[in-house]
Amino acid sequence: MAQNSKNKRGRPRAYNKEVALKSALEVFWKYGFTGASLDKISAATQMNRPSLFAAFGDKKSIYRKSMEQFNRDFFNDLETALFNDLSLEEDLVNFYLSALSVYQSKKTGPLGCPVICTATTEAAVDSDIQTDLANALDQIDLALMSRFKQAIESGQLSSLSDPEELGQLAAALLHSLAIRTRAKQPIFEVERFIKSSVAKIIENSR
Amino acid sequence: MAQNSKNKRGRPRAYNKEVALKSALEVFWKYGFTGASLDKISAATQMNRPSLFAAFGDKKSIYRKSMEQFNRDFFNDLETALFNDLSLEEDLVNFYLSALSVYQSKKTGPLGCPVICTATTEAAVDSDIQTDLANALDQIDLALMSRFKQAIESGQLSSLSDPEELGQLAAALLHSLAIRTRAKQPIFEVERFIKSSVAKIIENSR
DNA sequence: TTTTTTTTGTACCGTTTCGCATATTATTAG
DNA sequence: CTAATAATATGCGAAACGGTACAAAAAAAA
Repeated sequence: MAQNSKNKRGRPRAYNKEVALKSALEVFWKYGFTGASLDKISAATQMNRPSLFAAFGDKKSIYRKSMEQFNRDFFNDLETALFNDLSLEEDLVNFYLSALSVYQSKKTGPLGCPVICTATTEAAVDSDIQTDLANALDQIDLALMSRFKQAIESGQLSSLSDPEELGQLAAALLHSLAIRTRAKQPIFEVERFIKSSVAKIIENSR
Repeated sequence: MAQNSKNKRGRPRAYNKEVALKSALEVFWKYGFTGASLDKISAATQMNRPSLFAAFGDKKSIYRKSMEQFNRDFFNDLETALFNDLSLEEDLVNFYLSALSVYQSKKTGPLGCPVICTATTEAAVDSDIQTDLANALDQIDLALMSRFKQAIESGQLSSLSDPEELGQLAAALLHSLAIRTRAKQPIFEVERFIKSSVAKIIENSR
Protein backbone atom coordinates (compact mmCIF):
# COMPACT_ATOMS: atom_id res chain seq x y z
CA MET A 1 0.00 0.00 0.00
CA ALA A 2 2.83 2.37 0.57
CA GLN A 3 1.71 5.56 -1.15
CA ASN A 4 4.68 6.65 0.74
CA SER A 5 2.71 9.60 2.01
CA LYS A 6 5.99 11.47 2.38
CA ASN A 7 4.84 13.94 -0.25
CA LYS A 8 4.44 16.44 2.51
CA ARG A 9 5.68 19.95 2.21
CA GLY A 10 7.91 21.07 5.03
CA ARG A 11 10.90 19.71 6.85
CA PRO A 12 10.51 16.00 7.55
CA ARG A 13 10.13 15.05 11.17
CA ALA A 14 13.06 13.36 12.75
CA TYR A 15 11.03 11.22 15.11
CA ASN A 16 8.52 8.41 14.94
CA LYS A 17 5.47 8.96 17.09
CA GLU A 18 5.18 5.41 18.33
CA VAL A 19 8.87 5.13 19.15
CA ALA A 20 8.86 8.49 20.88
CA LEU A 21 5.87 7.57 23.00
CA LYS A 22 7.61 4.40 24.01
CA SER A 23 10.64 6.36 25.13
CA ALA A 24 8.43 8.79 27.03
CA LEU A 25 6.74 5.86 28.70
CA GLU A 26 10.06 4.63 30.06
CA VAL A 27 10.59 7.94 31.80
CA PHE A 28 7.10 8.02 33.31
CA TRP A 29 7.46 4.36 34.24
CA LYS A 30 10.49 5.07 36.35
CA TYR A 31 9.79 8.54 37.74
CA GLY A 32 6.01 8.70 37.83
CA PHE A 33 3.95 11.50 36.34
CA THR A 34 5.06 14.32 38.62
CA GLY A 35 8.63 13.11 38.91
CA ALA A 36 9.13 12.88 35.16
CA SER A 37 10.34 16.23 33.90
CA LEU A 38 9.94 17.36 30.32
CA ASP A 39 13.70 17.68 30.18
CA LYS A 40 14.08 13.98 30.93
CA ILE A 41 11.43 13.10 28.38
CA SER A 42 13.07 15.38 25.89
CA ALA A 43 16.39 13.62 26.39
CA ALA A 44 14.84 10.14 26.19
CA THR A 45 12.91 10.85 23.00
CA GLN A 46 15.64 13.02 21.51
CA MET A 47 12.95 15.54 20.73
CA ASN A 48 13.05 19.20 21.65
CA ARG A 49 10.46 20.45 24.04
CA PRO A 50 8.60 22.44 21.37
CA SER A 51 8.54 19.35 19.14
CA LEU A 52 7.14 17.31 22.01
CA PHE A 53 4.40 19.82 22.52
CA ALA A 54 3.59 20.02 18.82
CA ALA A 55 3.42 16.24 18.56
CA PHE A 56 1.56 15.24 21.70
CA GLY A 57 0.42 18.33 23.58
CA ASP A 58 1.29 19.17 27.15
CA LYS A 59 2.86 16.90 29.72
CA LYS A 60 -0.40 15.30 30.77
CA SER A 61 -1.28 14.51 27.17
CA ILE A 62 2.09 12.87 26.63
CA TYR A 63 1.53 10.81 29.74
CA ARG A 64 -1.95 9.68 28.79
CA LYS A 65 -0.95 8.86 25.22
CA SER A 66 2.07 6.85 26.27
CA MET A 67 -0.01 4.91 28.79
CA GLU A 68 -2.70 4.32 26.21
CA GLN A 69 -0.18 2.85 23.81
CA PHE A 70 1.30 0.68 26.54
CA ASN A 71 -2.12 -0.55 27.55
CA ARG A 72 -3.00 -1.48 24.01
CA ASP A 73 0.13 -3.54 23.45
CA PHE A 74 0.21 -5.04 26.91
CA PHE A 75 -3.42 -6.02 26.86
CA ASN A 76 -2.98 -7.69 23.51
CA ASP A 77 -0.22 -9.86 24.92
CA LEU A 78 -2.30 -10.72 27.95
CA GLU A 79 -5.33 -11.72 25.92
CA THR A 80 -3.23 -13.84 23.63
CA ALA A 81 -1.93 -15.76 26.60
CA LEU A 82 -5.31 -15.97 28.28
CA PHE A 83 -7.29 -17.25 25.33
CA ASN A 84 -4.90 -19.83 24.02
CA ASP A 85 -7.20 -22.86 24.19
CA LEU A 86 -5.11 -24.59 26.80
CA SER A 87 -6.54 -25.63 30.13
CA LEU A 88 -7.86 -22.82 32.29
CA GLU A 89 -5.00 -23.34 34.69
CA GLU A 90 -2.35 -23.18 32.01
CA ASP A 91 -3.87 -20.16 30.33
CA LEU A 92 -4.03 -18.32 33.64
CA VAL A 93 -0.47 -19.11 34.59
CA ASN A 94 0.69 -17.97 31.18
CA PHE A 95 -1.36 -14.82 31.57
CA TYR A 96 0.53 -13.91 34.75
CA LEU A 97 3.89 -14.96 33.40
CA SER A 98 3.30 -12.80 30.37
CA ALA A 99 2.52 -9.83 32.60
CA LEU A 100 5.48 -10.60 34.78
CA SER A 101 7.87 -10.56 31.86
CA VAL A 102 6.80 -6.99 31.18
CA TYR A 103 6.84 -5.96 34.82
CA GLN A 104 10.40 -7.22 35.16
CA SER A 105 11.58 -6.13 31.75
CA LYS A 106 13.55 -3.03 32.67
CA LYS A 107 17.31 -3.41 32.76
CA THR A 108 17.46 -0.70 35.41
CA GLY A 109 15.56 -3.06 37.69
CA PRO A 110 11.99 -4.38 37.78
CA LEU A 111 9.53 -1.49 37.69
CA GLY A 112 6.20 -3.27 37.91
CA CYS A 113 3.22 -1.98 35.94
CA PRO A 114 3.51 1.59 34.63
CA VAL A 115 -0.21 2.16 34.86
CA ILE A 116 -0.87 0.66 38.26
CA CYS A 117 2.32 2.01 39.79
CA THR A 118 2.18 5.59 38.55
CA ALA A 119 -1.41 6.42 37.62
CA THR A 120 -2.60 5.36 41.05
CA THR A 121 -0.72 8.18 42.72
CA GLU A 122 -1.98 10.76 40.25
CA ALA A 123 -5.57 9.52 40.25
CA ALA A 124 -6.34 11.42 43.43
CA VAL A 125 -5.63 14.81 41.92
CA ASP A 126 -6.52 14.31 38.27
CA SER A 127 -9.89 12.98 37.28
CA ASP A 128 -8.86 12.21 33.71
CA ILE A 129 -6.05 9.97 34.86
CA GLN A 130 -8.33 8.52 37.50
CA THR A 131 -10.80 7.57 34.80
CA ASP A 132 -8.06 6.13 32.59
CA LEU A 133 -6.92 3.99 35.49
CA ALA A 134 -10.43 2.82 36.33
CA ASN A 135 -10.98 1.87 32.71
CA ALA A 136 -7.73 -0.07 32.59
CA LEU A 137 -8.71 -1.99 35.70
CA ASP A 138 -12.14 -2.67 34.27
CA GLN A 139 -10.60 -4.04 31.11
CA ILE A 140 -8.56 -6.57 33.07
CA ASP A 141 -11.54 -7.58 35.18
CA LEU A 142 -13.65 -8.11 32.09
CA ALA A 143 -11.09 -10.14 30.19
CA LEU A 144 -10.60 -12.50 33.11
CA MET A 145 -14.31 -12.74 33.72
CA SER A 146 -14.77 -13.64 30.10
CA ARG A 147 -12.17 -16.38 30.38
CA PHE A 148 -13.89 -17.85 33.42
CA LYS A 149 -17.22 -17.70 31.68
CA GLN A 150 -15.71 -19.66 28.85
CA ALA A 151 -14.40 -22.24 31.30
CA ILE A 152 -17.83 -22.60 32.82
CA GLU A 153 -19.47 -23.02 29.44
CA SER A 154 -16.96 -25.63 28.43
CA GLY A 155 -17.58 -27.48 31.66
CA GLN A 156 -14.16 -26.95 33.16
CA LEU A 157 -15.65 -25.01 36.03
CA SER A 158 -18.79 -25.64 38.01
CA SER A 159 -21.78 -23.75 36.70
CA LEU A 160 -22.34 -22.58 40.24
CA SER A 161 -19.23 -20.43 40.26
CA ASP A 162 -19.54 -16.74 39.54
CA PRO A 163 -17.30 -15.54 36.68
CA GLU A 164 -17.40 -11.92 37.78
CA GLU A 165 -16.21 -12.73 41.28
CA LEU A 166 -13.55 -15.05 39.94
CA GLY A 167 -12.38 -12.43 37.48
CA GLN A 168 -12.01 -9.78 40.14
CA LEU A 169 -10.13 -12.13 42.40
CA ALA A 170 -7.82 -13.13 39.57
CA ALA A 171 -7.28 -9.46 38.73
CA ALA A 172 -6.27 -8.84 42.33
CA LEU A 173 -3.37 -11.21 41.76
CA LEU A 174 -2.20 -9.08 38.88
CA HIS A 175 -2.45 -5.89 40.94
CA SER A 176 -0.43 -7.50 43.67
CA LEU A 177 2.17 -8.66 41.19
CA ALA A 178 2.53 -5.15 39.84
CA ILE A 179 3.19 -3.72 43.27
CA ARG A 180 5.38 -6.48 44.65
CA THR A 181 7.60 -6.45 41.61
CA ARG A 182 8.37 -2.78 42.04
CA ALA A 183 8.80 -3.13 45.79
CA LYS A 184 11.37 -5.85 45.25
CA GLN A 185 10.33 -7.92 48.25
CA PRO A 186 13.43 -9.97 49.02
CA ILE A 187 11.81 -13.15 50.26
CA PHE A 188 8.99 -13.24 47.74
CA GLU A 189 8.98 -16.13 45.27
CA VAL A 190 6.95 -14.94 42.32
CA GLU A 191 6.41 -18.09 40.39
CA ARG A 192 5.39 -20.09 43.37
CA PHE A 193 2.97 -17.31 44.23
CA ILE A 194 1.45 -17.41 40.76
CA LYS A 195 1.11 -21.16 40.52
CA SER A 196 -0.22 -21.76 43.99
CA SER A 197 -2.68 -18.88 43.75
CA VAL A 198 -4.04 -19.98 40.41
CA ALA A 199 -4.45 -23.46 41.78
CA LYS A 200 -6.36 -22.16 44.77
CA ILE A 201 -8.66 -20.00 42.69
CA ILE A 202 -9.57 -22.81 40.35
CA GLU A 203 -9.51 -25.72 42.74
CA ASN A 204 -12.60 -24.81 44.65
CA SER A 205 -14.70 -24.09 41.59
CA ARG A 206 -14.36 -27.46 39.93
CA MET B 1 4.39 9.64 85.25
CA ALA B 2 3.78 13.25 84.64
CA GLN B 3 7.01 14.95 85.64
CA ASN B 4 5.52 17.33 83.29
CA SER B 5 8.82 17.54 81.47
CA LYS B 6 7.89 21.04 80.43
CA ASN B 7 10.77 22.35 82.49
CA LYS B 8 12.50 23.07 79.23
CA ARG B 9 14.30 26.26 78.65
CA GLY B 10 13.30 28.07 75.50
CA ARG B 11 10.09 28.97 73.79
CA PRO B 12 7.58 26.12 73.98
CA ARG B 13 6.77 24.43 70.73
CA ALA B 14 3.37 25.21 69.31
CA TYR B 15 2.91 21.84 67.66
CA ASN B 16 2.52 18.22 68.65
CA LYS B 17 4.76 15.86 66.73
CA GLU B 18 2.22 13.11 66.33
CA VAL B 19 -0.55 15.48 65.25
CA ALA B 20 1.77 17.24 62.84
CA LEU B 21 2.89 13.99 61.25
CA LYS B 22 -0.73 13.03 60.80
CA SER B 23 -1.42 16.28 58.98
CA ALA B 24 1.64 15.80 56.84
CA LEU B 25 0.45 12.31 56.00
CA GLU B 26 -2.80 13.68 54.63
CA VAL B 27 -0.89 15.81 52.16
CA PHE B 28 1.34 12.96 51.00
CA TRP B 29 -1.68 10.69 50.87
CA LYS B 30 -3.40 12.92 48.38
CA TYR B 31 -0.52 14.33 46.33
CA GLY B 32 2.12 11.61 46.58
CA PHE B 33 5.70 12.20 47.61
CA THR B 34 6.82 14.32 44.68
CA GLY B 35 3.52 16.14 44.32
CA ALA B 36 3.39 17.18 47.95
CA SER B 37 5.19 20.48 48.36
CA LEU B 38 6.64 21.65 51.65
CA ASP B 39 4.38 24.68 51.38
CA LYS B 40 1.31 22.43 51.38
CA ILE B 41 2.68 20.46 54.30
CA SER B 42 3.51 23.67 56.08
CA ALA B 43 -0.05 24.89 55.65
CA ALA B 44 -1.56 21.58 56.74
CA THR B 45 0.56 21.28 59.86
CA GLN B 46 0.50 25.00 60.59
CA MET B 47 4.22 24.80 61.05
CA ASN B 48 6.76 27.00 59.34
CA ARG B 49 9.19 25.35 57.02
CA PRO B 50 12.16 25.83 59.33
CA SER B 51 10.14 24.32 62.18
CA LEU B 52 9.29 21.37 59.97
CA PHE B 53 12.93 20.88 59.19
CA ALA B 54 13.97 21.17 62.81
CA ALA B 55 11.34 18.69 63.90
CA PHE B 56 11.52 16.01 61.24
CA GLY B 57 14.37 16.74 58.85
CA ASP B 58 14.06 17.15 55.11
CA LYS B 59 11.07 16.27 52.94
CA LYS B 60 11.97 12.64 52.60
CA SER B 61 12.34 12.25 56.36
CA ILE B 62 8.94 13.81 56.92
CA TYR B 63 7.50 11.41 54.40
CA ARG B 64 9.07 8.33 55.91
CA LYS B 65 8.15 9.30 59.45
CA SER B 66 4.55 10.02 58.59
CA MET B 67 4.26 6.71 56.75
CA GLU B 68 5.87 4.92 59.65
CA GLN B 69 3.34 6.36 62.05
CA PHE B 70 0.49 5.47 59.75
CA ASN B 71 1.77 1.94 59.37
CA ARG B 72 2.03 1.46 63.08
CA ASP B 73 -1.53 2.59 63.78
CA PHE B 74 -3.03 0.95 60.75
CA PHE B 75 -1.32 -2.34 61.36
CA ASN B 76 -2.51 -2.35 64.93
CA ASP B 77 -6.10 -2.02 63.78
CA LEU B 78 -5.65 -4.77 61.22
CA GLU B 79 -4.16 -7.19 63.72
CA THR B 80 -6.89 -6.49 66.20
CA ALA B 81 -9.47 -7.41 63.62
CA LEU B 82 -7.53 -10.41 62.35
CA PHE B 83 -6.86 -12.04 65.71
CA ASN B 84 -10.23 -11.64 67.30
CA ASP B 85 -10.93 -15.30 68.03
CA LEU B 86 -13.86 -15.44 65.69
CA SER B 87 -13.99 -17.91 62.84
CA LEU B 88 -11.26 -17.55 60.24
CA GLU B 89 -13.79 -16.30 57.75
CA GLU B 90 -15.19 -13.66 60.06
CA ASP B 91 -11.78 -12.48 61.16
CA LEU B 92 -10.64 -12.14 57.57
CA VAL B 93 -13.71 -10.24 56.46
CA ASN B 94 -13.30 -7.90 59.42
CA PHE B 95 -9.65 -7.48 58.53
CA TYR B 96 -10.56 -6.22 55.06
CA LEU B 97 -13.45 -4.12 56.27
CA SER B 98 -11.16 -2.50 58.79
CA ALA B 99 -8.68 -1.66 56.06
CA LEU B 100 -11.44 -0.45 53.81
CA SER B 101 -12.72 1.97 56.42
CA VAL B 102 -9.30 3.62 56.38
CA TYR B 103 -8.95 3.52 52.61
CA GLN B 104 -12.28 5.25 52.22
CA SER B 105 -11.92 7.58 55.15
CA LYS B 106 -11.04 10.81 53.39
CA LYS B 107 -13.85 13.30 53.01
CA THR B 108 -12.21 14.57 49.83
CA GLY B 109 -12.91 11.16 48.34
CA PRO B 110 -11.52 7.66 48.89
CA LEU B 111 -7.74 7.72 48.59
CA GLY B 112 -6.81 4.09 49.10
CA CYS B 113 -3.71 3.15 51.02
CA PRO B 114 -1.13 5.92 51.48
CA VAL B 115 1.76 3.49 51.49
CA ILE B 116 0.75 1.31 48.57
CA CYS B 117 -0.54 4.19 46.49
CA THR B 118 2.31 6.64 46.92
CA ALA B 119 5.42 4.72 47.99
CA THR B 120 5.09 2.42 45.02
CA THR B 121 5.76 5.24 42.60
CA GLU B 122 8.74 6.50 44.56
CA ALA B 123 10.23 3.06 45.18
CA ALA B 124 11.82 3.01 41.74
CA VAL B 125 14.00 6.03 42.40
CA ASP B 126 14.58 5.87 46.14
CA SER B 127 15.98 2.74 47.72
CA ASP B 128 15.05 3.79 51.26
CA ILE B 129 11.42 4.17 50.35
CA GLN B 130 11.62 0.99 48.32
CA THR B 131 12.84 -0.85 51.39
CA ASP B 132 10.17 0.72 53.59
CA LEU B 133 7.54 -0.44 51.13
CA ALA B 134 8.94 -3.94 50.92
CA ASN B 135 8.96 -4.17 54.70
CA ALA B 136 5.37 -2.98 54.93
CA LEU B 137 4.30 -5.61 52.41
CA ASP B 138 6.23 -8.26 54.29
CA GLN B 139 4.51 -7.30 57.50
CA ILE B 140 1.09 -7.86 55.97
CA ASP B 141 2.13 -11.15 54.43
CA LEU B 142 3.47 -12.36 57.75
CA ALA B 143 0.44 -11.36 59.79
CA LEU B 144 -1.91 -13.15 57.43
CA MET B 145 0.33 -16.17 57.26
CA SER B 146 0.33 -16.29 61.01
CA ARG B 147 -3.44 -16.19 61.09
CA PHE B 148 -3.68 -19.06 58.63
CA LYS B 149 -1.16 -21.02 60.63
CA GLN B 150 -3.33 -20.53 63.67
CA ALA B 151 -6.36 -21.78 61.74
CA ILE B 152 -4.47 -24.87 60.67
CA GLU B 153 -3.36 -25.60 64.20
CA SER B 154 -6.86 -25.19 65.53
CA GLY B 155 -8.11 -27.55 62.87
CA GLN B 156 -10.17 -25.02 60.95
CA LEU B 157 -8.02 -25.51 57.89
CA SER B 158 -6.58 -28.66 56.43
CA SER B 159 -3.06 -29.37 57.58
CA LEU B 160 -2.17 -29.80 53.92
CA SER B 161 -2.68 -26.16 53.12
CA ASP B 162 0.31 -23.86 53.03
CA PRO B 163 -0.04 -20.81 55.31
CA GLU B 164 2.60 -18.81 53.45
CA GLU B 165 0.87 -19.22 50.11
CA LEU B 166 -2.49 -18.46 51.66
CA GLY B 167 -1.10 -15.36 53.35
CA GLN B 168 0.34 -13.99 50.15
CA LEU B 169 -2.87 -14.60 48.29
CA ALA B 170 -4.88 -12.91 51.02
CA ALA B 171 -2.46 -9.98 50.98
CA ALA B 172 -3.03 -9.63 47.25
CA LEU B 173 -6.65 -8.89 48.03
CA LEU B 174 -5.58 -6.03 50.25
CA HIS B 175 -3.27 -4.63 47.57
CA SER B 176 -6.08 -4.77 45.07
CA LEU B 177 -8.43 -3.07 47.49
CA ALA B 178 -5.94 -0.25 48.00
CA ILE B 179 -5.68 0.41 44.28
CA ARG B 180 -9.31 -0.05 43.34
CA THR B 181 -10.46 2.27 46.06
CA ARG B 182 -8.32 5.10 44.76
CA ALA B 183 -9.22 4.37 41.15
CA LYS B 184 -12.93 4.64 42.01
CA GLN B 185 -14.02 1.89 39.66
CA PRO B 186 -17.69 2.69 39.05
CA ILE B 187 -19.06 -0.80 38.71
CA PHE B 188 -17.00 -2.39 41.45
CA GLU B 189 -18.89 -3.70 44.50
CA VAL B 190 -16.35 -3.79 47.31
CA GLU B 191 -18.14 -5.79 49.93
CA ARG B 192 -19.22 -8.48 47.57
CA PHE B 193 -15.64 -8.66 46.36
CA ILE B 194 -14.36 -9.09 49.91
CA LYS B 195 -16.86 -11.68 50.99
CA SER B 196 -16.77 -13.80 47.89
CA SER B 197 -12.98 -13.73 47.73
CA VAL B 198 -12.53 -14.68 51.35
CA ALA B 199 -14.96 -17.51 50.84
CA LYS B 200 -13.03 -18.76 47.82
CA ILE B 201 -9.68 -18.62 49.61
CA ILE B 202 -10.92 -20.56 52.59
CA GLU B 203 -13.35 -22.90 50.92
CA ASN B 204 -10.81 -25.04 49.18
CA SER B 205 -8.56 -25.46 52.19
CA ARG B 206 -11.11 -26.96 54.51
C1' DT C 1 16.04 30.18 -7.70
C1' DT C 2 12.62 31.90 -4.95
C1' DT C 3 8.69 31.13 -2.10
C1' DT C 4 6.01 28.42 0.96
C1' DT C 5 5.53 25.06 4.43
C1' DT C 6 6.78 22.29 8.32
C1' DT C 7 9.88 20.89 11.68
C1' DT C 8 13.97 21.68 14.57
C1' DG C 9 16.95 24.32 17.76
C1' DT C 10 17.96 28.13 21.06
C1' DA C 11 16.73 30.83 24.47
C1' DC C 12 13.79 32.82 27.64
C1' DC C 13 9.75 33.84 30.95
C1' DG C 14 7.20 33.49 35.07
C1' DT C 15 6.38 30.21 38.76
C1' DT C 16 7.35 26.91 42.05
C1' DT C 17 10.50 24.10 44.37
C1' DC C 18 13.50 23.02 48.64
C1' DG C 19 16.59 24.37 51.93
C1' DC C 20 18.58 27.81 54.91
C1' DA C 21 20.19 32.39 56.97
C1' DT C 22 18.56 35.67 59.87
C1' DA C 23 15.53 38.13 63.00
C1' DT C 24 11.96 37.84 66.41
C1' DT C 25 9.38 35.94 70.23
C1' DA C 26 8.46 33.27 74.37
C1' DT C 27 10.03 30.82 78.15
C1' DT C 28 13.38 29.46 82.09
C1' DA C 29 17.64 30.21 84.94
C1' DG C 30 20.26 33.18 87.53
C1' DC D 1 15.55 42.52 85.64
C1' DT D 2 18.90 40.41 82.71
C1' DA D 3 20.99 36.62 80.26
C1' DA D 4 20.53 32.26 78.07
C1' DT D 5 17.85 29.09 75.51
C1' DA D 6 14.74 27.20 72.13
C1' DA D 7 11.24 27.79 69.55
C1' DT D 8 8.63 30.69 65.65
C1' DA D 9 8.39 33.96 61.69
C1' DT D 10 10.17 36.36 57.57
C1' DG D 11 12.28 36.11 53.59
C1' DC D 12 16.05 35.03 50.41
C1' DG D 13 18.44 32.34 46.72
C1' DA D 14 19.86 28.93 43.52
C1' DA D 15 17.82 25.48 40.85
C1' DA D 16 14.22 23.13 38.38
C1' DC D 17 9.79 23.31 36.50
C1' DG D 18 6.32 23.65 32.33
C1' DG D 19 5.36 26.19 28.51
C1' DT D 20 6.38 29.28 24.53
C1' DA D 21 8.42 33.00 21.29
C1' DC D 22 11.36 33.22 17.72
C1' DA D 23 14.97 32.13 14.55
C1' DA D 24 17.32 28.55 11.74
C1' DA D 25 16.94 24.55 8.76
C1' DA D 26 15.11 21.25 5.47
C1' DA D 27 12.00 19.84 2.29
C1' DA D 28 8.35 20.60 -1.69
C1' DA D 29 6.00 23.86 -4.90
C1' DA D 30 6.23 27.50 -8.17
